Amino acid sequence: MGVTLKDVAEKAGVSRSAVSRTFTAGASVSDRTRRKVLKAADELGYRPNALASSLTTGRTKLIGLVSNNFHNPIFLQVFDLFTRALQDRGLRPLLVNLSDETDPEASVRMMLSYSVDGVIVASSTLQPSFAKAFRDAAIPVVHSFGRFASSPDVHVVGIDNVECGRMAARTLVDRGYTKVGFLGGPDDATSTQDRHQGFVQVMAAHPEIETTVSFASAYSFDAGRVAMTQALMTDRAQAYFCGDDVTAIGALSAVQSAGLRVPEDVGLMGLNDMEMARWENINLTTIHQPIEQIIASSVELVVAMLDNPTRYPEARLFPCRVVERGTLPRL
Amino acid sequence: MGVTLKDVAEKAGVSRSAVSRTFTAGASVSDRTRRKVLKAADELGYRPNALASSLTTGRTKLIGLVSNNFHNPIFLQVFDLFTRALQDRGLRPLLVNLSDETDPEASVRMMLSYSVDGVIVASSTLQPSFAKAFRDAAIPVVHSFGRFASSPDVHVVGIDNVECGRMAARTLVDRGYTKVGFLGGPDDATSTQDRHQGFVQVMAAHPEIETTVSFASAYSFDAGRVAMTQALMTDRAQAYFCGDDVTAIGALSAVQSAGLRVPEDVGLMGLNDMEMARWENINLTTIHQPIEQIIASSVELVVAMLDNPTRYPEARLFPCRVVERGTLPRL
DNA sequence: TTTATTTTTGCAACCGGTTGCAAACTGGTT
DNA sequence: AACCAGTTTGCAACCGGTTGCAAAAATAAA
Repeated sequence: MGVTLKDVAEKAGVSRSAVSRTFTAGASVSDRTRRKVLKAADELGYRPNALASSLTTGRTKLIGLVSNNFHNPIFLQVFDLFTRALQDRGLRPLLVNLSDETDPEASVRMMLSYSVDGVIVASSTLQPSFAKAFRDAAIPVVHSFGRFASSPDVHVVGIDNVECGRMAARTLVDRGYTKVGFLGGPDDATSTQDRHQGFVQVMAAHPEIETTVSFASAYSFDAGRVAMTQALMTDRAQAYFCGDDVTAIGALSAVQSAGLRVPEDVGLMGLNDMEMARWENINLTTIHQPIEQIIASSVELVVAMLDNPTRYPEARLFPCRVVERGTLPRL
Repeated sequence: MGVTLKDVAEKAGVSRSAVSRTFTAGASVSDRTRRKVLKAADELGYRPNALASSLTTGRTKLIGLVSNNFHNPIFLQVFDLFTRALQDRGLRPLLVNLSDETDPEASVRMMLSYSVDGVIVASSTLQPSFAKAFRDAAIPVVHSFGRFASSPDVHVVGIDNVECGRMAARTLVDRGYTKVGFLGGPDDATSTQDRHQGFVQVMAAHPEIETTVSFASAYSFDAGRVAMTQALMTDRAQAYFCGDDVTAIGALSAVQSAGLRVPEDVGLMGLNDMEMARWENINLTTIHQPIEQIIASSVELVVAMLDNPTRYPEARLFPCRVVERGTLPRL
């Protein structure tokens, strides 16, 4: 159906190689033939077939963008930033939704059969088999928002969740709360585990402060609401460090439904600093996660690995900071 | 690097065609050779190269999923549903972010050069040049959430926005409000224009009811908040039909910031019925847009067009309904 | 067993490009 | 005019598959 190299070559009266070369950056073609070719190509409406060329060059410029997180609003921002960053570098995101129903093995097979040049996994957890399959195929993998490990077996870009847990605990301590709560995300998420670890680390040094711990079943509004409702019914703390912003918003809703006020009766602190946290009717004090930097760095890293797929794995961590808003006043 | 057809053929002691045929559904191979081939393929870890085969079959199973809407939380759900629906049918979404900075022509060229089998545009507006480029290339295009037109020039799946405007107006009238407002989305969006048209159509039949009209600069929290702040300062209505849910939430925030209460002082109505509208601290009365159906139908349609790209264009519309929550009581 | 029919198989060309290599041009020196 | 180095060009093989076609093998009918 489409116009091919051959058509252009015939029309321009040159060889197919000449046409190919005019469309390959840095190939040797004289100005005269280049002009002839471009003219013919233009008249015919020729577009090089990226997939055919990938066959010989071994590069598809496709990047698998894998996530299982299609419910947390922050991920819309994540997709926005990723797609733009990739597009800016001439790479194409092949979006893979790794929901519970989809077989991870099948996803891997699919990406291999499409010869993706690299894979970015944007989710807090990553099954080892995933990483292994791509390593075997010498395909770069970057785990964005992944778990920090001092000796990672796959490239990780993200934050130090343990340190975030510490930061949250220190903030609560500094503000003078004497009974605080860790209301984490799902306890099977490594991010939750790490934040929890950091949190209790700091609290252990403050035996005078009472600490409660509970977990929401997911990083979601509903789970946050349920967990907070539960927490309010048992022994309520003065302030809670929540799993993330959306959990915190769920918690906020639970507090209000219980006839209590934020922050007068219950203080709240989130994590992520998603756009919604700035909304005036939420105005959430939270820990800012530098997602722009994480994403820019992830893309940079995957691009660097294109030329060197077996590059020694590293963990790139970005510092977080507390963003002061209205839900966690100094006592 | 990878294991190829040839490797498997040699190992299995058969021709390359035989191998190809065992991996092509409905091809003629005897059980005996099929088994030999599968065994060899398994031992070698062979994966057919989807892109190489696309060269001869003319099918890539890639579907361009285009959107410019990476800020409205409802689109996360849209992407979730699209990716899953496509994956379920063995199609792969190539995500294209058509933000303001990206050149639409370049996006079209890109998709053509990757030989996408079809394109789904998920956004309220679609430039005609886009549709034309793909029609010229005989590539199916479906415009999801697009404008209804009685004679569409491209396949459209969505809702009847004019009717939604009418429905909103009727609801406000029924509930006994005597001064109502249309607080639309951006007035250059066709969806806004259509809803506005339907709204005033109905209100024209009720001269006893005072009607104000204003527009937010975008379908976003901030724009909704700004527009509502403005509306409150001029002549405030008893209830507003907002551009969409996220605009309505912005408006809600503005009302609260102004020291007024929802719904006692100001009634609000959104459109979309996104997850957040159910959140207890929002609890928005809204018009439900059946996005699951719209997406399922869009994918169905694009699949049907794979076999018949020049299929006569149609508009598939799904009915909306008012979802009763807490922001728009009967007066 | 022979013949007719159906199924399976391999050959070879092709899909739309890329690229190593040697031949054909350039232009500049001597 | 002869020689040389540097460019430009086309040939032909290749990337990893698919497929029409005719030959070969298997099965059914006579």
